[in-house]
Amino acid sequence: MIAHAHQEISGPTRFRPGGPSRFGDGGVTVHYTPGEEVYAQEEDAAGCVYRLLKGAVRTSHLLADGRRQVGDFYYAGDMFGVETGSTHRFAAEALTACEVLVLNRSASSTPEVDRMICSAMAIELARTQEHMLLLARTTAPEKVARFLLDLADRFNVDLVTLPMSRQDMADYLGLTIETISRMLGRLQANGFVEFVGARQFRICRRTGLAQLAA
Amino acid sequence: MIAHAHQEISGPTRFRPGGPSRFGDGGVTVHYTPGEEVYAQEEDAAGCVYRLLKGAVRTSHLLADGRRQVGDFYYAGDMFGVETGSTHRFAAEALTACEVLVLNRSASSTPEVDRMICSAMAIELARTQEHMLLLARTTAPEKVARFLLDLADRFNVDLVTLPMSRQDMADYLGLTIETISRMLGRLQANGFVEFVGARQFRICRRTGLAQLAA
DNA sequence: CGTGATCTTGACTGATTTCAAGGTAAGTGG
DNA sequence: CCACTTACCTTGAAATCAGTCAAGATCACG
Repeated sequence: MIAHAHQEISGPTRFRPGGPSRFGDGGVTVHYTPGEEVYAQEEDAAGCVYRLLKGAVRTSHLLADGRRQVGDFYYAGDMFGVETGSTHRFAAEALTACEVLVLNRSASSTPEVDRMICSAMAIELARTQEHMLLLARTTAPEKVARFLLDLADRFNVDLVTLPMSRQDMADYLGLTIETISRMLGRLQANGFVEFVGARQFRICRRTGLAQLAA
Repeated sequence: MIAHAHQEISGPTRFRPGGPSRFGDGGVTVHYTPGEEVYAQEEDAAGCVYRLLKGAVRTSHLLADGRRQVGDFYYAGDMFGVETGSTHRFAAEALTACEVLVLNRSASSTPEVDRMICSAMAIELARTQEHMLLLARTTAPEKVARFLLDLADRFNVDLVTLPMSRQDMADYLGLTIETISRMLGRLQANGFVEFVGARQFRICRRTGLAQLAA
């Protein structure tokens, strides 16, 4: 149940001039290296919202006793960091090299931006509710099957690349890395998926997999 | 894991003239009897938001295979039904006799109302995130201890009344009724709480209980 | 090529569920 | 007012799913 806390934080944040943006006051485009923190848990003021332009980001919450819960994974096009209180309850970290558009909330508050943030929050709420159902009401094989299907649907390519580690998947699904590994092995043994190394897979029997995902 | 679906729906909804309200176009006050549905899952358009004036409400999501997840419990003063899509993903039902202020979202859209709804959504998101952590990262005794503590803190009275059944608690915490019953029994045996019947309890050793809740 | 991180696999353990039975409380009709 | 009914709650025994512990394999990187 104990989860290990992340990789080294590598390299300083590099700011870019911030090219043309869709935000009123022009957000700033920032680049992050794998493992780098975008914002910290319960520390950084939740004054900004973020749009991921390239790469993959993970949000996670670390509990006092070392247990970790991954909140969600975000990919190109997603907004993240839309949180409620004065600080972020979840930290955000880059899984891969990332390009992020950062928007200061109060500095660029227009009705349009407000509406966009509100809509992003609604999406976040819907995803969190879905995640809650996944955590509470499903078995390990079901969780893993749904995880792979979701990812495959999201990218809609033959060969899907996993940007996250087994530990990340485990902390997202409320399982251990050993169970993740076993379920993936079983799915492959039964011909539902085919792995190319540990971080790439292909879906072979979609309908069967969807059935497992119930 | 299979959860039984609710009680009979009793009596028709009784509308009241709708006294003075804080909403622009004046919300309507509606009364519900125990077990009655406020809105249905994936069916009723999510065009209204609700403020609970009296009583207790439960939201729940029913899966195809009969499994049920309780989303949250709401008490006097809480807003609920702030959901994202065109329909409600969770149904809402009265646990006790309830008085609810119903506000039509679009009919009374003012900047003030918009802000209120947005803030209610932020609260909902925060609670859902907290609930997610509870479901994923804790053991049965911890879940039950936290549930009782939260409830006691919420009402801040010596003798707390549980408006929900064991099945509701189980479906909220992702456990079975048997486990709920055993954990409650154990908490009482160890002197952390004292029950008066099945639906009322008193906290005896708060610090000890808080420690269990970790 | 070596080193450390990541991933896989096996055997065992334990928490929670499942299955089954019995008890308690509240409401109903006689 | 009491017997009956039904829903709700509790308790025990057995089974199962996922976790823990431990060892080994693979991968990435210097």
